[in-house]
Amino acid sequence: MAGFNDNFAVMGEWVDCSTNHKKRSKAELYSEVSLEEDVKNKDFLQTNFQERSSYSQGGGLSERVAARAGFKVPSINTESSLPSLCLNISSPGVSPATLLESPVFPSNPLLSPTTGKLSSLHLDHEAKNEFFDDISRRSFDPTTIGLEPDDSQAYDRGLGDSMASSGAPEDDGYNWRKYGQKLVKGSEYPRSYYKCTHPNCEVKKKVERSGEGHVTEIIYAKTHNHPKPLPNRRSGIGSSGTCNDMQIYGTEQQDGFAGTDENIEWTSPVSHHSGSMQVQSGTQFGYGDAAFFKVEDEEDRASHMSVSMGDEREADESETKRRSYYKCTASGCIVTKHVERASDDLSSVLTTYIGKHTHEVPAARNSSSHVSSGSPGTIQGGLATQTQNHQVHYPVPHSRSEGMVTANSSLFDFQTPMRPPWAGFSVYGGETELLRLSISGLAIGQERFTGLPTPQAGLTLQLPAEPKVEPVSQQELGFLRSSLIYREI
DNA sequence: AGCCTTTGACCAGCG
DNA sequence: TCGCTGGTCAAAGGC
Repeated sequence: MAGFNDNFAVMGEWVDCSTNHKKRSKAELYSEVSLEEDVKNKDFLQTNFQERSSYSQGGGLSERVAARAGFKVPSINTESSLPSLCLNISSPGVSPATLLESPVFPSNPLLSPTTGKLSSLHLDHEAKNEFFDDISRRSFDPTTIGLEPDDSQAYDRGLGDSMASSGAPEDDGYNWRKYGQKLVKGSEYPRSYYKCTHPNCEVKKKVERSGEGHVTEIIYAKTHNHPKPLPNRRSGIGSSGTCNDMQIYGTEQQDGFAGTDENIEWTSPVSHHSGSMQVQSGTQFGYGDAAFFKVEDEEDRASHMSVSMGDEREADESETKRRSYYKCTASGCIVTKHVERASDDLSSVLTTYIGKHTHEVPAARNSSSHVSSGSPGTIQGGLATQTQNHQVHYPVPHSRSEGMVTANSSLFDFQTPMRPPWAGFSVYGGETELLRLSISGLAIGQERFTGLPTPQAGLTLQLPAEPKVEPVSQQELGFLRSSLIYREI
């Protein structure tokens, strides 16, 4: 596979939003569990979060995680007999929490939760801890950001795996009391029933999990009529200290790397479908959208593969999407993007950038020219404050479930103004066709994370063409929080 | 003592 | 009506 003969990996460290070791361990666990790979090839890319040394003790992540978690750490591998490249995320260990904390769910620890302004990238450790502490206290209460009951559920589903190894209810910020367990037909493992322990709160949830204890499904009933309890009241492993619990306030910054002043204050109303959280920004994530012109609209009905939360389930979820293609207008620049939204909800937008700008960012434009409150950008996973989805998408033929793995470099955007125009990696298609790589179906609203019916379940990515990987420095990738490792078949 | 989980029994809906 | 199934209750025990 020319141009892609070698393995490549984009690895990163996870921004630690926790404030104590206990929380850290959990976050670390999930991050490591999901993304470890035996990168043996010369061409893998690796990036290290600047504080890596604070947490990483070296040694194989798999081993460490396995030792901690008590189960085998799955790896992202690309085994497939298909002639195309496949990314197979074997399911059990690829927890939703992992995914949520992956760049696919761009959280933005560098956004000030109070002002929405960007925080300096070069915070000292203490400052960062304080910052994350602050974030932690701003526990994510679906009701505070306009979540409807379904959204709340969706949110929680997204965190469903957080209890996987503890046996405790997933730490979604609320307190739950288990009141029943039953083996339901068609399920190999029992379903647990929980009630919210808050007085007069009638919220219940059903939790199903796999043999390893990974939550495979969480179904909520009703909605909380109270705020989330304070984190320190709770004895469990506190997810409230994770990035996931960030309340969504922030400022979106255009990806004009020169530090344009096109910041838009936004909050995060949440879409009413699939639990996808939307950031009401409407700004395009790119290089100043004036630099793009629409080249094509496309409407497709794609069946989205998603990631199994532990069980092998076939995704049959489909949706009609409308995708517009834009091309950078700069001379010689090949960057394209496409502004994707569900046909039934034009407010849900996923922007994907492909390519690397070869020119300086255009002069700052009047932000109002491309700020549309009615067209918020979607943050899949809903827990993130970032809105800059620099994503590289690889399409999967529509004849199959469309597995999309998003390599998201969103965190780079907060390195402005020092960030290069396209910090991160770029993946190009063959000679003519740009490839798209994304992870889809990872939104919090997913009741199930299912994958193609591969033996490993989980997520399989097919690359119909041969991408070319453009290496970037570790520094550039410094804030990429997860690792995606692709290995040639 | 209080809160939690466990677990068998009970109840309701449905075909 | 009966059987199946999912959901809930509540006693018992643990922490």
